[in-house]
Amino acid sequence: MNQKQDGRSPSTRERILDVSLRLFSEQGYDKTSLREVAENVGVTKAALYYHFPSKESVLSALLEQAHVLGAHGVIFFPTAEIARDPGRLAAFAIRAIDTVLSQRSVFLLMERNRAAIAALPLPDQDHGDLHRQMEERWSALLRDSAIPLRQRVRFASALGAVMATAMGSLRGLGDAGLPALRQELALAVMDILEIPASSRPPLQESIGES
Amino acid sequence: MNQKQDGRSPSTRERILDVSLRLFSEQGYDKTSLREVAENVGVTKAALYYHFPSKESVLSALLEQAHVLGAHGVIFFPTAEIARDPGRLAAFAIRAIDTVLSQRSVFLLMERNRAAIAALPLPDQDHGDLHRQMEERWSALLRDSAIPLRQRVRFASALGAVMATAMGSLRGLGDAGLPALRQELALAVMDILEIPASSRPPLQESIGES
DNA sequence: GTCTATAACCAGATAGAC
DNA sequence: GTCTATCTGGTTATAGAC
Repeated sequence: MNQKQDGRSPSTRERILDVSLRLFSEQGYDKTSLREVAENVGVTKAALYYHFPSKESVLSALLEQAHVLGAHGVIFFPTAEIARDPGRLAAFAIRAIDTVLSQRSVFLLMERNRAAIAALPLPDQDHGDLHRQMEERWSALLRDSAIPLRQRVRFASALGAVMATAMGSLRGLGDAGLPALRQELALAVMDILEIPASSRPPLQESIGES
Repeated sequence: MNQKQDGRSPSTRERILDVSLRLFSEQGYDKTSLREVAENVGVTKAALYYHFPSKESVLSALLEQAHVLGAHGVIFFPTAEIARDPGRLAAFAIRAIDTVLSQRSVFLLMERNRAAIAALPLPDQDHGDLHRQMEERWSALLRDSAIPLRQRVRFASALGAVMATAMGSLRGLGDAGLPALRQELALAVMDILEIPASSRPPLQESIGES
């Protein structure tokens, strides 16, 4: 479940992240105590503090991990330039869909704990924090009045569609299998973004993860 | 801001709800203490407990209020039957858009505090709880394998699009004015749901609220 | 690298006076 | 309807032994 797969069995740190991801998603970040995490990992509360300096840092680590693993943290930074070119926009959208679907357990965590994540302290000066960078890029794009309102609404809608469908895949929508879901989602997003047939990329490729 | 507008100035109960809505949305439900709410209202913590039996009941009250005000709590219950008829589906979608946009401050609260809301105890046996009923209806629709996957993905996408756009309207997307935003969103949703031109309703009507 | 023990704190909630 | 005062319990986090 957690990456870094050598043959080795997962380190304590990795097990903490796995358990945290599960509990934070199921019960919510705030309602999950470190004592509870520790019990499920099979260590004591204090042991957690050896691996992470604070509860918040566990949440941060989960977000970072997902963004780094998900296509190297680059594909989530849409720009106005990309948005102007239907072909590039379509390719961007497909990559975003694959990233969200393959990392959907972490995106579920994100969607269910937006408030807690927003309240996260900034990690010591502009270092890292891919998550916030990504949010700011999207925000800038949506408020960029140089882009026609119609297109901005389409961007927001596409993002919402991807997130909602990926979340649905964890609650019953996914019964038909991930590849089929991916295919239908990609088509829906192409419609939302009004990508002309000539600019639509072929849809092969595969997906992984939990 | 809070409904029930006779000429009267808002009751303490109403002011508690207004302040809670603001703070819960800005900082998150779990990170907002009742002491903080009380201070902003201008009363003491204990006074809150006269009006509400618990912190959770404040959150519940906010959700109920929105669903009741928003088109009488009915329009959010999509059924497989409605989904089969393009005309009815389109009309349903438009009403949903208007409800979410007019109550968007509460929907922001919902989106940012999904975990806390999911953890809310059920209000004493099947009474009320429009919020959970609505979530279950949507969930049932998305997992209903009698409906083609393609259409279910479209439903999920449409819902996501409406929510994302409404949230965007509170963060810069709304600069062009709500009516224009509503118009573009409605068009996008018609595309997502693949409503044929002949079944698309005309788009007049207006919006209100904060 | 993991433990025991405990510090320090603050939350939600209640009792009862006014 | 609002207050003061207090209780109870759980939380993050730390110090220091092993």
